[in-house]
Amino acid sequence: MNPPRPTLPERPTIDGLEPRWAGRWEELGVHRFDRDRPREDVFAIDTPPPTVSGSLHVGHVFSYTHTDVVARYRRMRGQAVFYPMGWDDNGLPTERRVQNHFGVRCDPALPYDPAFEPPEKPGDRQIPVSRRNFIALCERLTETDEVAFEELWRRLGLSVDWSTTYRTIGTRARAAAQRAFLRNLARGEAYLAEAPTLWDVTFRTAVAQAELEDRERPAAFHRLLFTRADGTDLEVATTRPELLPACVALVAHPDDERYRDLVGGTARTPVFGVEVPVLAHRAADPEKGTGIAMVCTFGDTTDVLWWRELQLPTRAVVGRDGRFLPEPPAGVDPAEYAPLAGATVHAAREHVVARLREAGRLVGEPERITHAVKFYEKGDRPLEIVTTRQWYVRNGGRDADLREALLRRGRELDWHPPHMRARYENWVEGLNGDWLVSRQRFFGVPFPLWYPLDEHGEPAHDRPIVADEAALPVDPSTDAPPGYTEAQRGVPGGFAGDPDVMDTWATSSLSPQIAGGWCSDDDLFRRVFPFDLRPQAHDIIRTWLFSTVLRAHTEHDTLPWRHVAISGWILDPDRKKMSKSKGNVVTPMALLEQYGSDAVRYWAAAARPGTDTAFDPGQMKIGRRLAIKVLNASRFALSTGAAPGAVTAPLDRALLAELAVTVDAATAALDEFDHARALEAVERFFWHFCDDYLELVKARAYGEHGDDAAASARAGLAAALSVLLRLFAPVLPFVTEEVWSWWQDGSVHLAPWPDAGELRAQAGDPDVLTAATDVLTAVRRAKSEAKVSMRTEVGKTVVTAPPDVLARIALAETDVRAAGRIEELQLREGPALEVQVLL
RNA sequence: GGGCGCGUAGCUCAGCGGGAGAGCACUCGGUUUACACCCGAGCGGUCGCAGGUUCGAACCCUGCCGCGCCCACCA
Repeated sequence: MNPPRPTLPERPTIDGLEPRWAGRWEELGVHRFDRDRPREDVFAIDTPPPTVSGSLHVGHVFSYTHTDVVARYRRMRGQAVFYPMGWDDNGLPTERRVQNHFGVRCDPALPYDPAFEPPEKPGDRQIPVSRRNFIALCERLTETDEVAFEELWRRLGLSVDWSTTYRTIGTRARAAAQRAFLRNLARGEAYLAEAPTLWDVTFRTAVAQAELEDRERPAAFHRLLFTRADGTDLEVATTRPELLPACVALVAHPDDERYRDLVGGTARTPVFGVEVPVLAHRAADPEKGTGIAMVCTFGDTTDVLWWRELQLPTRAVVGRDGRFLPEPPAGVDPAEYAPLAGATVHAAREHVVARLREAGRLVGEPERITHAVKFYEKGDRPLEIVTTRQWYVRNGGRDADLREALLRRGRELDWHPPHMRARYENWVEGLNGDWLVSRQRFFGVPFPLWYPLDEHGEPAHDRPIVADEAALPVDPSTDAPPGYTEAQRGVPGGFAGDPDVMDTWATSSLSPQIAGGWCSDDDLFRRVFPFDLRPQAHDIIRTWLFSTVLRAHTEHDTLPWRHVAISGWILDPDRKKMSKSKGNVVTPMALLEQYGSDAVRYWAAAARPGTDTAFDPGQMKIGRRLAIKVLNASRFALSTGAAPGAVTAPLDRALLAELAVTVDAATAALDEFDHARALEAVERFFWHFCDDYLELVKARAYGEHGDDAAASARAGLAAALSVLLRLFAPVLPFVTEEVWSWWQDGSVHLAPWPDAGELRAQAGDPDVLTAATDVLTAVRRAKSEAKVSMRTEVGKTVVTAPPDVLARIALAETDVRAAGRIEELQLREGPALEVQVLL
């Protein structure tokens, strides 16, 4: 009985597959998470939420494809894959975008206006709105961005369950961030402190260690003359002469002979005439400048160290706006300070240097240098250090036990590739303080806190009023705290809301909890948490990865996930990180349209995990060629009447043996998250299948050598094709699904992952195929050298080989003769394989 | 200054103790009824340099050179 022949397209094409199959997958719920499955059957992915106020570039396509390959593989392995998508619409980028788009600005002091509607066109002046109104506008705008993102992801073929999405500014995320903070607070892990803080003067907010980056900037060493107690000059070098009025001490190394006599005494600052102590500290470097440093409050983090350890007074001069404070610090000559009041740092420097020169207290000319200066990663002016009150969360930066525990978590986690763990350890070991989580911004998750006001209307910061967990999320700028009414806001004896918002990572660090339904869907949470996989890029190990580990460690006493897969970056052909501007020139959608999604996925999947990779359209062309080849080869195999059955011919059984090896290799690689190695193995086999096996069995499958011989070939083709399509399915979801639909029921993406054991049950000696291929290759070479067509008939071919090889060739003789168009094949014993083609 | 990774064919990269590989590019050939978005064949490399271990090293060890990244320092 012959099974019905599948309907095969006349000229198959990969164009247009994406919308058709993406739509079908959604209709059929192919990617739907089955939440009834027990935890051990679940594979949960903590998908990175892309920033929706930016645009997606090829780097996103690259790394999200890696994750999708894993998701599809796990699904075929029979696991219930929890693969949600988050949108990161929280933070500064969205704040700026919403301001510009609607012409508004957030003023947390304003009351919520439920009737507020933004103007149709943004006006010249930004309209101030309450935080709650601002968040509503953000949600509205980002919704449209998210539609465009989703469309791209669907076209790329991400097998996300689109019924499980979340937003980092959404209600669940705000509630989770606030709940986690309140629990940090309750356990003593969060605390409020007034301390010197790295401060961005443009955004007027504190920033955390994790958000810093160094930039090389021009600067100049100025050599200043202080006056010793005995009236003689003391030369001190500084790159920040404008901070002279903030000088609180001079510091030299305890072993530095030059200053030993000075230590313990005092010196007087030039121009401003302040007497400051001269002290010794090991952090002073005798090699730098003149070996004695001017300590200011605060020029850099070393100043903070000295200020703290030597218990120095504070003479602050730079304000939160980056300008000099209106009043001089204690002890500073008011007349000399007066011209500095309100000045920018730059103007103040010019003025102070001019005064030093006039006073004869500047030695020579400033020496130009370049040195690294700390910047907020999103900022464009150097950070200042100002004293402010901030919330901190303990992260091991000041606590050896916690640090050690977090290092242990890092070792407990499975890193792919393994060397990326070093980044984590490097970071944890280098932490120099707790996590500063408060930001003096408007848009973000507010602290769920209020402070009681005393009879003078002053807030009692040491007695915060916390929100009820059941009421979360709250906005203390518009909600009244428990036990108070809105009328008591801002009045003596009443309350004031905490004005700050949390660091964006304070929300993002909870992505598994947010996506997994922590405290909102306990049943779901039990089935997915801790997650199995966190995919992410290496540049945010210190932020996202670290803070997520920290949060899970303190809240759940566990890792947030078992594995982390670190993806590389996409580099320009000139080996620089692909910049956004360049990335936008080639939009991901245009690439998908030009080459096809499978082809672009191929390019991504072919890159080694964790390796920075060149943007290479050449690889996409190869991927496109592969996808088309899958169509054509499948159509051809099926056109012969390929159908399941007994595989009996030695050549066909050899193919299955090789295929089993390929299945093992692909499976092992994917178990290790190595999509590239898996793809390489499958691809190599596939081209061998097309170039050699298909050519060898073509005639037999057509029935030219009898029905029994044909049946084995057709069975071999069907078995091989079925396995190949499934092996390719995670990387090439569209073309494999298309071919699958020609002859199989259901989705290839829900078909079981191939089983090497089943193949081996029908497999034979793989060397039969190798031997047959070797002879065929030799015949082709002969024809090439003779510059004749491959169809040229060969009268006689003499194969010399050891007996075992001859025996294998004999088992495939019919196929070898047909493929090589050889009339007569003579087999002779000899030491090594040699093929003589008599044309 | 500390750490991690990488230097293999013109290009992009795989291989990481026993035959130096793939794709692209290049050359030559082929109107092959699965595929011209094709097929076949070929050319091309003292595996960064120098030592060492080993019967044997692209692969292990040491040092050096170059590139990239992370962290630290920032008078």
